Amino acid sequence: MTQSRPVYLKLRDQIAAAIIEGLYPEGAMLPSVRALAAEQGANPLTVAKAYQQFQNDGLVEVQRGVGMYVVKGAAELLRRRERDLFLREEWPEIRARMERLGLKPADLVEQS
Amino acid sequence: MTQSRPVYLKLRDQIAAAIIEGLYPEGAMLPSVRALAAEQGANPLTVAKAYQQFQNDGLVEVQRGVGMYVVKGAAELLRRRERDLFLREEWPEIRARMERLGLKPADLVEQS
DNA sequence: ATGGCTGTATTATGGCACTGAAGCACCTGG
DNA sequence: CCAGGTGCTTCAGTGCCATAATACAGCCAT
Repeated sequence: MTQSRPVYLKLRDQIAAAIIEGLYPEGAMLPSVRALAAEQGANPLTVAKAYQQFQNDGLVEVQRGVGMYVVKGAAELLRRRERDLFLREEWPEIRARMERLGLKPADLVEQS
Repeated sequence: MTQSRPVYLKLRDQIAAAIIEGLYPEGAMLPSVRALAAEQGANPLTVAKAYQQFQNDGLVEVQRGVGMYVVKGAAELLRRRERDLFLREEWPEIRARMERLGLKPADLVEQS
């Protein structure tokens, strides 16, 4: 009934947002899989799955037995990548939907 | 890897969009479960599941043995409902995300 | 009445995503 | 060395989604 996005995707977005916002600066160590799992009430594996994608994209460096570190330039890279994805994949659909609903982007600019 | 939203949800959105846009005017008969299933390459049951929600919301009238018809005022009702949902649930998140990515709504208003 | 179209219910099955628990492999500090 | 922290692998369980095959129930034109 409720949308219920997968947990690992929520975490992924959340982590990405944190990196972009500089909450995890370049060179900083990310929270350990277990620590973040405990904090979020999730399974360590689920957190690992969320981290996985950042490794694949080369945005974090893994030091086995030590931790995962934010690569230099990760924030800017991530921002650029997300921005492109947003403009290319999501915005057109959102735009079409708003039009269908009779909402103009200009009307929403002034919202709180 | 790919998002792969459930088929029945895709159908639901697609039908809702069609109703709002007047492709299925008030009083018109919706495509039969089997017909839409064949057209979309889906299972009749899956289509039925998509239709189900519209029945529950009283947006379509079922005439068993005949077909399903769009109720009067369904389009406006649907538009209003979707609009509220959009403004309350989705827009704030989209807005936050755009801000995080360094995108201003005003910049996108002029897009094609 | 009958055939053909509607929606609906039932049951079973396969697939896949998500989550969980336990254990392995690795590094660091004492 | 070893105890504690890392990430990572494996096995298994659960639930949702989609499909399939049948059968049932209602309406209508022929």
